[in-house]
Amino acid sequence: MKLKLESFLPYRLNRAAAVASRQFSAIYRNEFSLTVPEWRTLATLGQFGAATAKEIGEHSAMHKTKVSRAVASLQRRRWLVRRTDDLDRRIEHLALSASGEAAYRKLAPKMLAFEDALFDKLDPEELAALTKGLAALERALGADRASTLTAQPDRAAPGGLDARPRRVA
Amino acid sequence: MKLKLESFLPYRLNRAAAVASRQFSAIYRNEFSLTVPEWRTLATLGQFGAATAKEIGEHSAMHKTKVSRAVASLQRRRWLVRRTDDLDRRIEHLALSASGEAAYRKLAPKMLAFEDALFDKLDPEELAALTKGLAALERALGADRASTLTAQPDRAAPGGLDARPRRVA
DNA sequence: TTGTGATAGTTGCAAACGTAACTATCAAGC
DNA sequence: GCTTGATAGTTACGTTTGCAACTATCACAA
Repeated sequence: MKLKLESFLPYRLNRAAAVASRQFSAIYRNEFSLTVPEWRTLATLGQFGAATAKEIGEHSAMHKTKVSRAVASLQRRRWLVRRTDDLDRRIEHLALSASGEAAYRKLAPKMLAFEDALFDKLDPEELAALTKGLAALERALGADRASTLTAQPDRAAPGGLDARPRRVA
Repeated sequence: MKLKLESFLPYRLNRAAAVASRQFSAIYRNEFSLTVPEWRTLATLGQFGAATAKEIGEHSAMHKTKVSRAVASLQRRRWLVRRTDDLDRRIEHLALSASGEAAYRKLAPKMLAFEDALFDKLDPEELAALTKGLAALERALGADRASTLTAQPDRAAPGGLDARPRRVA
């Protein structure tokens, strides 16, 4: 018996990710009826202050149609505002509205607390191993350089997701 | 800035799993037009020789409707045969047909080779950290005891997914 | 300035998905 | 034997998804 699913990496990874996602998403689903793509969009904008749909998609590895629909949904809730770029009118800079930021500020600590509770179930050296192994895996998969967010945008993009978030709305 | 998505566990986990799944699934999708649930069903039966739909679902953390559809699809390809249990006619023991096993034997080495190529991009201690961290995470999430497959079935089930796979068809 | 190719974002559509309801079967108690 | 409750698996239905095609815009070059 050569291929053992229990020790096969993508299989374990998918299962762990699915279980984690289900547990974590219960928080924002119960409280605000947010879907996973909506929460990710909210969290990305909450963290960076402003971003384009493309940047959000690259940062979170979400398909652009997923992002587009999540953005539309958040906009319907008035949690998000769009502003067309002055220089390139294809680009829309997205930012959270006041109510969107309020929701984010309410959710973010709960998510972090839940993560802390999970980490408490691990020994310190197990947690260190997880962090180290996951980082190495991201590098090997190329899952870290898929994003233009941490790196500089290829040209001066107002409201880009770099270190200095700009309030746009 | 409190919540950093790049270092937030479920976010990293989902992203890595999505990227890995996409890369790995390209193999069986290109060669046999298999979907992810179909491949998982094939691999489970290839590994254990025989299983019920319920066991496959528990082992791979797939919803029972997902399993049901994957099984139906594989059956349509004549890659899988069903045999109703003699003692309990609700239960169907599933097994790969000759052509199903041929496909499995062709795919499994490629999947393992791809995993090896990925692991080659990691230092030995990074790989050890990944394995250790992932195992600890599975335990903390409860993602390891979701399966009745590694454990004994609660009663003597012919064709069960225990250590000694039984050919059923 | 008028094409050509590229990019940001949206939408149509068919496939895939999960929930709930269903069928068929079984065990256990009366 | 006849209920009642539980289980294995399927199906119906509304939602979500991804692919492809689309619009609108831009850069660049002839």
